[in-house]
Amino acid sequence: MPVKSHPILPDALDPWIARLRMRSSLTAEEIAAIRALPGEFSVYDGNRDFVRLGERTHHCCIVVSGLAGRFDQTASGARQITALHIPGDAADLHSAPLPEASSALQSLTRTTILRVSHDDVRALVARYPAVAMAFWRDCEVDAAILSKWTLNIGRASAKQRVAHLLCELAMRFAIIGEDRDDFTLPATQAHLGDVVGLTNVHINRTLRALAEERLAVVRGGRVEIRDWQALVDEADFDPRYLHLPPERVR
Amino acid sequence: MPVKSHPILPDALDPWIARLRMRSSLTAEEIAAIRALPGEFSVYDGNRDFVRLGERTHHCCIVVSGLAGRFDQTASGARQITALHIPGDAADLHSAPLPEASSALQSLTRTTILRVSHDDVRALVARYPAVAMAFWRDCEVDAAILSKWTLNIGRASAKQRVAHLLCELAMRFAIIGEDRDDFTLPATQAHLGDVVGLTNVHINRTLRALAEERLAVVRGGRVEIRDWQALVDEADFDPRYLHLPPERVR
DNA sequence: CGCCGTATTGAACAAATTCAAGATCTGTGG
DNA sequence: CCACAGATCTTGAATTTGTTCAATACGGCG
Repeated sequence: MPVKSHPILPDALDPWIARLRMRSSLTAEEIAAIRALPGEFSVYDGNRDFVRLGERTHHCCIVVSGLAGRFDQTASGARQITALHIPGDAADLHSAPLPEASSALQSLTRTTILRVSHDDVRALVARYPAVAMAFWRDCEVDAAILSKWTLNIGRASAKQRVAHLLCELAMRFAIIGEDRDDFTLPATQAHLGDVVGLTNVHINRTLRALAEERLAVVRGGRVEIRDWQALVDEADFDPRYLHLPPERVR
Repeated sequence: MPVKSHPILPDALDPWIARLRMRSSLTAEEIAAIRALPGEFSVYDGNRDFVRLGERTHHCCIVVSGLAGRFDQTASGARQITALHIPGDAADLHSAPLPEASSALQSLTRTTILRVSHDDVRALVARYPAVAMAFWRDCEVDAAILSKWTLNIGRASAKQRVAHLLCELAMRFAIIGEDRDDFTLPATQAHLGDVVGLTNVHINRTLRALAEERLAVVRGGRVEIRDWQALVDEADFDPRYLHLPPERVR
């Protein structure tokens, strides 16, 4: 249950459209058609499921503000976050082709979600093939990110995993206008552990090590990158998997 | 360099079409249009890259026979397999919207690949919106599998990881007509380790444990499931993430 | 037969978890 | 403004899990 719901504001889709246009070229008509998608938005406090596991969904959720995660868990209750979504991300655009949620979506902090109905998305992509490709591509970028996370979790050390996550988030936040080297990340240490497959205790120790080595400081929901190049080297971070246009990669 | 290349056989696409039709309803005309896709196929020995890391691709690769994997690796050379593709899988259909390969594709054994050009795929989906949705959905199923692998690698014990992989492969092979409890899996123990994020040594010990407990025996490129229910319980395997039609889930 | 890739085993080691106790922070109500 | 409660963070010690290293065995094939 959201804190409150509103009809859509005319420009609420703009951050997502900006993300789409970064990787797909769309005509003015196509963009207008996306912008005309009806929807409504809801505000959730932290730690609220806005899509439940196994649910059959009828809407795609776009993150307008805040931070959301895709959560899965084992029978014994161990949690794994398989995606983090920042403003401008369509957290479950994939639910348009595949409406059965095979993981939950949850807010990590107070988060505004914009909901667009599958019917409208499907009608739109049926009419505009280029929009279909743009949406499909948008999903594949998230899949490429998950693929890199899998390498990270499966084969990297704790320090490398955390460093890699910080590099990725820094770059993603920079794209939406935050400061790459000093941004807000409203996630607990336990959340970070659930992203990279480590316990909260070990995340704590790893963050301390990164701070002591003056690579990055994570404290109180803020990330300060102290030495970008050293962090990149530690993480073996290569941003190509983010599929950014060349001018966005520094 | 493939061992040999041929023009496409008329029915080479059928296993993939069967996979698509399992989850998407397509008209006779749409199916005929997919089947009419021009392409050609190539045979590779084991351990051959047929898509290299970072390459800009111009074709989608469909696995006709054999076994292929999606490989990524860290700077220090540790490998991680982020997908396994069995006959009927489109290993990189996602390259149609996103042609820059952010991981490599490699044969694990002698494997036949069917190549269909991006241009033809794009023309097809532009003409048939339902085909676009079917292709997008096909990609999302693979993304759902990767998401489950991430949970498995991040949070499950070695025995659970291997058990889960065996359950998934058993089910996927069963769908394409193999015996769920006795199928060929032409992967080495090192390959299995690269899938679940363990060393070859530890995979060896884990397989022995599974055999001693009479859950499953993996030997000489064959998997024999000895106690399906016990294996499912050990793995906490819930096949919903495979998004199979209800009648295919036993 | 002999070769090479694969599989197997043991022992020492390293990394991360678990368990448990405190400390700190944050928001709430008095 | 302060006290309090609950969540989050921090730290240490013991333990577990999986890795590393190294040696040996197997197995299919020329």
